Amino acid sequence: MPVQQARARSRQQKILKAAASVFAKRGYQDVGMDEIARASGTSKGGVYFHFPGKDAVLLALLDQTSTLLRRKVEKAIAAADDPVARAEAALHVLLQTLSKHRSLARIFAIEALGAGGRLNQRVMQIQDEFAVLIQAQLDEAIVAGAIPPIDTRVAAQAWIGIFHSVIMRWLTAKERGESSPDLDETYETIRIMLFRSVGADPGHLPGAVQDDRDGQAR
Amino acid sequence: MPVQQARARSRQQKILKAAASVFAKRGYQDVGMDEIARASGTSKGGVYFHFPGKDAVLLALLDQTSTLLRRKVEKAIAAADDPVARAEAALHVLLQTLSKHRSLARIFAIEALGAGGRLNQRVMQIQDEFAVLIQAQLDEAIVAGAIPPIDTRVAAQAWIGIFHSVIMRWLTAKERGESSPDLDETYETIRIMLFRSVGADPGHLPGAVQDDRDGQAR
Amino acid sequence: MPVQQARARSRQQKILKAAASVFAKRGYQDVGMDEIARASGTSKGGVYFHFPGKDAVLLALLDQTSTLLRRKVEKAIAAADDPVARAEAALHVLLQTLSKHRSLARIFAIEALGAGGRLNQRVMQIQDEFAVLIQAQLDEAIVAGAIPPIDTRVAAQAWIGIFHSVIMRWLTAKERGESSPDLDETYETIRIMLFRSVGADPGHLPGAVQDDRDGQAR
Amino acid sequence: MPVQQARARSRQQKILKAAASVFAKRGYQDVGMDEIARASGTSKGGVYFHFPGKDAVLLALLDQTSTLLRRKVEKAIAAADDPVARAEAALHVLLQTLSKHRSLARIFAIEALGAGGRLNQRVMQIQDEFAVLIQAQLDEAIVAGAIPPIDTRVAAQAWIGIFHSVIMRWLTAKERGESSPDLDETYETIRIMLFRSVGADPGHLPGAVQDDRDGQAR
DNA sequence: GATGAATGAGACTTCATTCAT
DNA sequence: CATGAATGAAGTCTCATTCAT
Repeated sequence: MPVQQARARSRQQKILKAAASVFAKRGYQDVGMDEIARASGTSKGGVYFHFPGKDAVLLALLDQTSTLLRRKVEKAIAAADDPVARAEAALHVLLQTLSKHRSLARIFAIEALGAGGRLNQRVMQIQDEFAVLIQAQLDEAIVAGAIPPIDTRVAAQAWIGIFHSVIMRWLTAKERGESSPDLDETYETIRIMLFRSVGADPGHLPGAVQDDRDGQAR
Repeated sequence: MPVQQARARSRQQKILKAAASVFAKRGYQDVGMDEIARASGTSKGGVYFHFPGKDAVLLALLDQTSTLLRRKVEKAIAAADDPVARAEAALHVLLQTLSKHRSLARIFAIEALGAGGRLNQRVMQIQDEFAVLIQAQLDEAIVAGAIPPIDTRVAAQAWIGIFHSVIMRWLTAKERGESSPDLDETYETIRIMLFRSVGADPGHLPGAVQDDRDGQAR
Repeated sequence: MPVQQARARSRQQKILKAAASVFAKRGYQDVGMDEIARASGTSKGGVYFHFPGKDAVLLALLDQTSTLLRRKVEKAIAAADDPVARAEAALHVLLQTLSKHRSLARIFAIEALGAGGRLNQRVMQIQDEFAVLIQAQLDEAIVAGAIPPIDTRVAAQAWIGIFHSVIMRWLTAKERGESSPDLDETYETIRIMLFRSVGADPGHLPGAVQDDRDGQAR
Repeated sequence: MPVQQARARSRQQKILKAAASVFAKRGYQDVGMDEIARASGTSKGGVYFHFPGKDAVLLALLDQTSTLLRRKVEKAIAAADDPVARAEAALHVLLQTLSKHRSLARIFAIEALGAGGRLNQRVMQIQDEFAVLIQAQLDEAIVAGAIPPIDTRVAAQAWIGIFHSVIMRWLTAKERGESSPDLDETYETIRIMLFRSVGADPGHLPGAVQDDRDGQAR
C-alpha cells in the first residue's frame, strides 16, 4: 500500500518537525511525549506507532538532518577549487545552513549532547563523519603541497571544535546577556584562523568573493 | 561555632566529591539524590541540608572547580615568557589538569549540558571567563607585535573550541569504539595549530621544553 | 469517543468515593495519594490523570457533594408550606442527609479545615450558599409577617452555626468519650430553638408530622 | 533553682507567643519547627527542650488560652444579674476577647480543628467546658422560671455553635471577598436570637445598656 | 540548656511506556 | 491506525525528630 506508506511518512515528518520545534524551545529533557504529540497534531499513541520511544524521535531527527547536511557539505566540497578551500567550504556551508535553522542547531549542539548515552554518542559519530570529510580534503591538500604535513585527523577535529564554539556562542548569546553575534562577520576571523591553523595562506582566497559565491549558490 | 561549621564544610566537600564521581559515572540525569547521598555516606536529607537541590550540587561543583582551574591557569599564564606562550599555556594547563580529573572534565563538557538552562548558562559563563583570560594575552601579543591584528575575542573563543573538541574526543573515545587518544601526542598538533591560527610562529617554542617548564610551574 | 469518556467518568467517581472513605477514616492530612489510589483500585498515576493533585480530589468531592446537597435542600424547601417551615426544612434535610453519610459530614466539617486555605475558603463558600437559601426564606417570612424583622443574613448564618454544632458533636462524640447523640432527639430541641430564635411560634408545626412529611419529600 | 525555672517559663512563653503568631499567619500545617524556633529567637533544639513536639506546642497554646478565657468567662458570669443574662454574658465576653486576639481566634476556630486527632479532640473538649458553664446558667434559669424547660445541654451547644459561626465569618471575611463584619453590630442580632432561642424575653435587658456595661467592665 | 547538623520516612508529582477500545 | 486512559517506577523535596557537640 504505497498510499498508506506515503501517509505514514508524512505523519512521521510532521512529528519530527514538531519535535524539532519543541525540543529547541524547551529542551529535550523538559519536553514530554504529550507535548510532542500535541505539537504534531497526533496522540501519544500515534507517536509511539511511528517511533519506538522518545529518544528514537530525537535520533531520527539527528539522522535525517545529518544526512541532509552531509549532502550539502559534499556539494559544497565538490564546488570548491582547491583542497583547502574545499575543507573550508565544508564548514562554511554547515554554518550557513545551521544559522538558518536555529532549532536544529540547538538540538545538535546542546540538546542531543546533554541527553545522555545513545544520543550523545550519535552526535559525536555525526561530528566524526563531518570530520572525516574535512580530513580527506586536508590530506589531499598535503599531498598537493598546499599545506605542510600535519596530523589531519586532529586538525579536522579541531576545525569542528572551532565551528562548534561559533555555533554555541551564537545560540547562547541572548541567555548570556550578549547581543547575538553577526555570524558572517565572525566567520571572517574564523576562516582566517582555519586557513592559518593548517599552514595555508588565508590570502589566496579573498573572503568577500568567497562569501558572495557561497551565498548565491544556495 | 567553628566546630560545627568545620563539620558542615567537610560534609559539603564530601558530598561534592561523591557527586562528581556519580555524575561522571552515570550521568547527571540518571543520578538521583539517593545515590548522591549514599555515595557521600550521608542521608538524602543531609544533602538537602547543604544544598537546596540537585542542580545546586552541580552548580557548586562547577563553581568550585572553575575557581581552582582559574587559579591554575593564572599561575601558568604568569609563568610563561611571552604573550602568545601565555595564551597557549592557559589552555595547556587546563588540558593537563582535566586530563587528570576525567570526572570533572566529563561534568563540564557533557553533564552540565543536560542539566537545564541555568547550569548550561553557567558553563558558558565559565568558558567565557577563560576565554577572557586568553583574549587578554592575545591582545598583548598584538600590541607587542608578536602576532598580526585579529579579532581576539573570536580568536580566544575559537581556541576554547579547539580545546573543547580535544576534551570531547578524549572523553567519548571509548564509547565511540576508538582507542583513547594520547593527549600529549594530540596536543603536539593542537599547539602548532593554536600558534599558527593567530599567525604566531610555532617553531619558536619547541614542544618538549614547553612541557617541562609547564610541569615545573605547577 | 463516549466509551472512553464514560470509563473516565466512572473512574473518577470511583476515586472520589474511595477518597471520601479514606479521608473520613484517617484524615485528609494522613492519607497519601498511594492510599487513595489503592482504595480506588487504581494506580497513583491514574489518580493524577484525573485530578491534578490531592487537594483537587477533595475539592471535587466538596463540589460534587455540595451540588447534590443543594438539590435536596431546594426540593425540601419547595415542599414545605410556609416560609419559616421552608427555612427549617432546609436545615433538617441537610442534617438527615449528612447523618446518613458520616464520611461526607466529617469531610465538610473537619477534614477540609486542615487542607489549606483554598479548600477552607471553598467550604465557607458552600456554607454561604446554603445560608443564602435560608436567608431568602427568612426574608419572605418577614414580608409575610410570620416573623418580626431581623438581620436575616446574620440569622441565617447563626442557623448554619447551630446546625454545624450539632454535626460536630455527633461526629466527635465517640472520640470525646460520649455516647453518640440521637440526632432525631437532639433535633427536637434544635428545631424549637431555630423557630424561637427568629421569633416564630414553634408550636404551629408539631415535630412528628414535620418529620413524616420530610421523609416523603425525599 | 527558681531563677532557672523563671527563665524556662519565660522562654516557654516566648515560644508560645511566637507560635501563636506564625500559626495564625501561615497555618499550623504549613509552619515548621524551624519557623517556630526562628520566631521565638531560639533554635529547633530549644523548642524541643521545652515541648515534646509540634503538636504539644499547639496543645499548650490551647490549654493556656482556654484557661485565661475560662477565667474571664467566669468573671463575666459572676457579674451578671439574672441566669439568662449570665449565660449570654459568657458568650459575649468570649466574643469580645477573641475579637481582640485574632490570632488566637483563628487558632481555636480553624487551625486546631483541622490539625487532626489529638488537637481536634482538645478543641472540642474546651468547647464542652464552655458549654457546661452556659448549660449551668440555663439550668438555673429554668429552675428560676425565667425560661421554659428545654434540653439545656443541646441548647448550650447550639449557643456555642452560633458563637462559632460569628467568629468564622469574621475570620474568613476577607478571604471570601466580603468586608469584615462589625462584630458589635452583628452581636445585636445574635443576642436577640440567643435569648429568643431559649424562650427568654430579649426585651428585659436593653442591648445598648448591656453592651456599655460589659465594655467598661473590661 | 542550647545549637544546628543530620536523619529517614514519606509526601507529592512526573512521565515514558503500554494497551484496551 | 489512532486514541487517551492507565500504569508504576522513580524522582525531587519536606520536615518532625534526634543527638553529638
